[in-house]
Amino acid sequence: MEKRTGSIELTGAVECCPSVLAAPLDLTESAELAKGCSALADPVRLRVLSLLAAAPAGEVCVCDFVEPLGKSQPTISHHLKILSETGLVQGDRRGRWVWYSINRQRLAELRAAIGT
Amino acid sequence: MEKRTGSIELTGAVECCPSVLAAPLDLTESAELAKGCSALADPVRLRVLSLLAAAPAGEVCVCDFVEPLGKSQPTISHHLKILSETGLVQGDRRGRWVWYSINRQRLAELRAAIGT
DNA sequence: TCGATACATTCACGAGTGTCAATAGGAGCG
DNA sequence: CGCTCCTATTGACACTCGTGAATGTATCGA
Repeated sequence: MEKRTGSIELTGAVECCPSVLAAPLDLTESAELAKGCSALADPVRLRVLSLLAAAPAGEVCVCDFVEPLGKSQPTISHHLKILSETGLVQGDRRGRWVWYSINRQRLAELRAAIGT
Repeated sequence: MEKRTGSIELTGAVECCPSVLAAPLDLTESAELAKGCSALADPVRLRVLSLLAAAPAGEVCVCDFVEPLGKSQPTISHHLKILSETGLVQGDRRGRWVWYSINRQRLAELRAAIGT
């Protein structure tokens, strides 16, 4: 069958990050974006983000996730680590507690990569 | 099997989908959104979407995915089914071929749910 | 009707993921 | 120091997921 040789003209602004809708993603781009989406592909992690976004001070202590989410403390730590490694949240240790906050810019980057 | 429901007719632009940043997600909302993100959490599926978005006619035949993606035909069908069940793509059979197209509105809904 | 083509489904396997009990690491307090 | 509290890590388990060979289904041409 014929191969499509048509090149896509996107003589527009150069995006900061590759978008699904902009041009065909190569192996590296798709793998990276998939990793970002994987971080969002879990109910617990999504609720963690929404709790962080709704927190008055913009941050939530780890122990304050356990009861609302109904998961064990190690499980919460596990999810926070994944979100942290993806850059979606960051933790700040203050004494015995660790306060996590959301990284809205990183979230916006992911959102832009999906559609822009 | 069609999953697009629209069972609840919402007159007006009432909150089409809950956003992570709007209010704390409940169990149902987070599970549903996580499912949507899971559909995007794979390099092959992301490349399928980007190929569809870049296609001149807006649609791509199944057989035309196999070579550019470097995956077997059953694997491509598998991913297309997942994308289809999530409403992100739709297939149209014409003779022996099935042409898939992207559902940009569904993708926009997912994007909006991630960040408003 | 028969064979060829295009796509979907089944099946099995290896890899990855979410979960929690147990444990380790760190920080404050007596 | 010894103790307690909070968080992170480890280990083990069940479960899901991506993959392709083999097979089934559907359509078209001869």
